[in-house]
Amino acid sequence: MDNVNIKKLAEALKLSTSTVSRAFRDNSDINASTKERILAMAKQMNYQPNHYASNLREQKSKTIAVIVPELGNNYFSLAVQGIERIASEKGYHILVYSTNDQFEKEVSFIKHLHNGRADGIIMSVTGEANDHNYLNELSKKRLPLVFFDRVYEDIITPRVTTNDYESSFSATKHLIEQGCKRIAYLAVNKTLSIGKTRMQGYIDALKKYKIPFQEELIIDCTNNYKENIDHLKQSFSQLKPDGVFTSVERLAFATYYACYDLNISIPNDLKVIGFSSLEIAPLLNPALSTVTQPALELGKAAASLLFKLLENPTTTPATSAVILNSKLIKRRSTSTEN
Amino acid sequence: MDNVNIKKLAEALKLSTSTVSRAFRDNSDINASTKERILAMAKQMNYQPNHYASNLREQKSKTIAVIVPELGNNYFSLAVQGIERIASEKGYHILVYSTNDQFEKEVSFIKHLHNGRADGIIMSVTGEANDHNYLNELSKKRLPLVFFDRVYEDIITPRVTTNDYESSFSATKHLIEQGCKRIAYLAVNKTLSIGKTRMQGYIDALKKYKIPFQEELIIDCTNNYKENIDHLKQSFSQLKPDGVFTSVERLAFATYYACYDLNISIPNDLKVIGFSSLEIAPLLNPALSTVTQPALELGKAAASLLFKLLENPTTTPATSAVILNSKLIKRRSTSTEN
DNA sequence: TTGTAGGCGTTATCAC
DNA sequence: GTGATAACGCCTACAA
Repeated sequence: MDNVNIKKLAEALKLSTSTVSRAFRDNSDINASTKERILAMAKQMNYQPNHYASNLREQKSKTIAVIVPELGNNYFSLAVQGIERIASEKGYHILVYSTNDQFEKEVSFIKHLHNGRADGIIMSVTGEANDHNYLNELSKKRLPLVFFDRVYEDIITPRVTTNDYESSFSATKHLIEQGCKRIAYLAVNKTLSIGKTRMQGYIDALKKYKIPFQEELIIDCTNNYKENIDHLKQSFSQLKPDGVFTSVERLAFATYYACYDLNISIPNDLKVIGFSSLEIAPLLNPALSTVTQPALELGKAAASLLFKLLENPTTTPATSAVILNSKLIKRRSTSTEN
Repeated sequence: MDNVNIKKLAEALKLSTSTVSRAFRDNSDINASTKERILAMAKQMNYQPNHYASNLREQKSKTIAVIVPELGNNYFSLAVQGIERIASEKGYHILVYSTNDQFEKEVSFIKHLHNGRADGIIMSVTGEANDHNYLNELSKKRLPLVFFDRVYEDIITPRVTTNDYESSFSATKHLIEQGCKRIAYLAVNKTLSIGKTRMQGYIDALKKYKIPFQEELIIDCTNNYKENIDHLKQSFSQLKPDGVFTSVERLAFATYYACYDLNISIPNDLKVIGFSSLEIAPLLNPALSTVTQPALELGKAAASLLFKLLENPTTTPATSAVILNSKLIKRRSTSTEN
């Protein structure tokens, strides 16, 4: 007697299951008063159409999957929130997966999602430089897929990104204008497209303003907090940069820690700017200059694009690309005043 | 020819669907070599058992729902990450919902989840003081439910919380020891159990150390950033507190902004401590003293408890309560040195 | 407007 | 060890 299903509800109402079913669909012909009766009784008996049965029948799930490198990260969780908001408006549910930057997990998630669990996927890819052709292998029956932020360039599918090249260029330019001559670039994922693009902006800005590019000032970091700080301390002592541009938020934090330890004064001895969506950047010591990405908007845009793809598969080209603008916000960490 | 199902796979192998099905189950009797053949062909044809069909058959979804007040928040997103990690290990998927602190959304999510979509729910409740008896009304056939962090006291269901009372007590005590005499308590959700508990710790610490409790020093805040800052600026100017204890992370940030604007020096004029899981609290200006909740662990514990409930419904009492300890971390914002 | 019947893809039961 | 069959709960032709 636990679960009420359509049959029991129908019995209770002395109606057929089809009539009951119709009460829950908006398009079907049904007497208004019977519909009302049915809905009333449904409420009373606490009936809800079983999701799995409906979806088995209709072959869709009203669910989208979201795959991100990590969740405990302001940027991605904001993006997920944006996605959730749009999905929720459309009556969709979201499944969330975190790869922790492990490529195998990404592959496994994607493959498993092809069992009907989700109608589409929104993904920010892992950092590893692997053969991601697995996505193409699935392509014949591939689920609608939208990339956001971190993308694979060689996979053709709609995407939402930010103007990373321009942002990197302006951030580097800003450092130069503030008098920096030895600007270090802190990288992760040099191989990933987002890493390349951002680095190119840095390189081109140097060139434009006639600052010699020095390979050694590209400092390659990892995903490990402690390691990075140690690594940076070493690098800073040795290379004596007067500016740092971090391609990723957490490297800005690592820079701060390293400078605290080394008694390097920001911004006097070293100016710092970084990609970051941290709302409280103004509260840091010193306030951090940032390239702020519209994380929430990015999520919303990705979700909207996916829905467009779901609703009009034919008129939404696989090459669709939405580009949102980041904002350069100058704060004390790159200031020249004392 | 798009979707391969068990039938097509069976045809291709000249086997019956039952045999094929057995190949995917570990317990069934099946010839090792046929099993191998089946799995090989499945891989080749890219077959996966349809999730909806299986679950319709088996009456469970291998999915748990997570409902949080917000996602773009370090604390909850860390908790979600913890949940995701455990769920993923168990082969479960997670559906994520954000209520944005709207009670109606919470009710709606919960009700809709009773259609079989999820096997269990992990929730941190919204702040509003509503009649949440709706949870009891569902109780006969209620889905296994675990509360974490923010709970409803009058709903009997397993829960994972932190030692809020003790933490509040020690944080307040710490301020007193640092010489504060007029300690403001910044509240939200006074009516919610977590709000009450935290405030009680503050009140009792005052009493114990013979500092008169003053109603006016309880400052009630909202969820709106700007409003809070304005409100705090007014309150601080008027009430002249020498210590502030914030019951919620974002109120610590609002306090900083307010002090910057008013030229109140932290910690000289005002000492600040707050509940917060912010990893970069040491980087704030000044470094923020915190009651740090183990957000990730909280998520993991909640997920583990839910799985216990799912696996041993009878031996896991509805009154199960796991309490994790927060850590008081003293930093410059409550320091007495200059 | 309502009812009947078949099938969505899977798995468990029962034969063989 | 393998195959036929019924059932999970729902929805939709089609019939009445």
